[in-house]
This record gives sequence, C-alpha cells and structure tokens, in this order.
Amino acid sequence: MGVMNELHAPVLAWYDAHARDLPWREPSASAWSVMVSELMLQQTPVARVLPVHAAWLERWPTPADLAAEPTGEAVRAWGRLGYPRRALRLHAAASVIVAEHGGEVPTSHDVLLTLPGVGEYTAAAIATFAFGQRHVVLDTNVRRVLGRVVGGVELPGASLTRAEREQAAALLPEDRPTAATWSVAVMELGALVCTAVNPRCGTCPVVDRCAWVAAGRPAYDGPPRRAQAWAGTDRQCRGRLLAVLREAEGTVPLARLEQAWADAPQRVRCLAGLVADGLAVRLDDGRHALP
DNA sequence: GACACGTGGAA
DNA sequence: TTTCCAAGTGT
Repeated sequence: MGVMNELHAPVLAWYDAHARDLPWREPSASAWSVMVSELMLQQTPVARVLPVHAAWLERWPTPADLAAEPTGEAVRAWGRLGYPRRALRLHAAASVIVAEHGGEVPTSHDVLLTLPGVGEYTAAAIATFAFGQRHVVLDTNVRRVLGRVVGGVELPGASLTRAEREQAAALLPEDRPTAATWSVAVMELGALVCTAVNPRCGTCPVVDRCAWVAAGRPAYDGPPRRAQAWAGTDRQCRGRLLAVLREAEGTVPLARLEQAWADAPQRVRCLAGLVADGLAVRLDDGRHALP
C-alpha cells in the first residue's frame, strides 16, 4: 500500500506513549502467557485478571503443566474471575495442544480456532499478539472506536456485522508488524480513552478525525440493549454453589449447598447443570466436589 | 440471531 | 441502590 491511513500515525504514536505495561505484552511473554491472558480477559477487566494470570503462569508455565492436572484445579485457580467454564475450556485447550500440537501453542489462526474457548476474536488476538501476524482483531473496544471514529455512532450494535469486518480490514496496515501494533493500539485506545462511558475525547489522538465528535457526539439510538438480570437467576445460583465447592478443601455435603441457595427446585436444577457442564461432580450421599 | 453464562467496581 | 459494563464463546 505504501500510504499510511491518516489514523495510523496518531494512534501508533499515542500507543507508544501511553500503552500500559502488562505482563502478557512483555517481549519475553510466551505464547501460552498470551493465550491464558486472552481467555481470562474475555468479558473480564484487566485489573481483576492481573493477579490470577500471574499465579496461573507461575503454577503452570506451559500447556503441559496444566493438562497434567485435574480440571477441578483449573476451576479452583480461576477463582472469582467469572464464567468458570472458561477455566474448563483453557484446560481442554491445553490438553489438545499437548495431544495434537507437540505441547506448543499453534501459530496458525485456523488451528487456533479449533481450540476450546478460542473463537474469532481470541484466535486473531493470539496469532497477532503472540506471533506478530496480520489479522483483523475485533473486540468490543475496537468495535466502539471504529464505530465512533469512522461510523459516527456512540456504540456498536449487538452483533458483529460484515460491514464492521470489512471496515476493520480496510484500516489494517499492510505491513505485518505495524498491523499487529495497530491492533493492540486501537484496543488500548478503546480501553483507556474511547471508553463506553465518559470517553476522554480531550486526550484522544484522533479527535479531530472522529465522525462521532464531528456530529456532536449524538447519543446511542439503536434498539434497547437488554440489561442482564441477575438477582435470583440460575447464573447467580450457579455462582453461589460453585463458590462453595471452590472454597472447600475436599468434598461438600449436600447440606452445605442447601445452605447456599434457599429455592430447592432451582438449586437442584443448577447443581445438575454444573455437573452436566463438568464444573462439579456428584459423589455418594449427594456430596459434591470440583472435578 | 438470540440466549446463557459470573463477578465486582464504578457512577 | 440500581444499572451498566469488562480483550467473547458455544449452542
């Protein structure tokens, strides 16, 4: 291509000056460290991931180290990050890596995509951030930044569209290492400046090229986004039950779980769900434990 | 495409 | 206090 997009230089310069020092961004970080961080960061803030990621890498420096442990150890070490099925998927991915890929995190985007817990975003992120490849990396941050700067709208829609993929692809620098830096830079801009609430447009490197700012920062007017209910949901019930299992030394008697959730039918249903999902096992006398 | 799936900090 | 949101994936 040769000609840099007008957004590239200011965003790259901003990133160079303001990027956070995160462990998985260190030059010495392994692909496994990057992969672990990506799974942990799905729907989870950086601040909460930091300590768990450090302990995880300390305990399981390679996929083989994790694969050698029971899945329950992964669930326990996952702690309170949320969405504990991610711990199961990370463990399963480690097992596949050992069984089919010589214990090394695959470098191929297509192969990464076959791993449990690795979807479109995460495959692109690992290939880009661990191996310096050129892929379209579209997470919620990038969608929001491009939606504002290029699309002129405050927030992206509920689902990722083909137009967004094409737009992101068109903006991706041709040069491989530059493309990789661009991807992490746009994400960082979304995380630190072009935030969902109270964006800091005053410090944005591309505020003078932003379609949303030019339009007077119009408020989101798309379809109302359903606020996720929480109190009394199966999700809350499962969380309570799993917290009991996670914090227990060994197996837990049914009475302890009954204590954690009053509604009996819901408790029974959720417990069965946890077992079906592989997050818990049922033993004799109704005792339960992590797998 | 809609839904389920955890957790806790910020406004 | 309630609501919103945080580097998504699988069904």
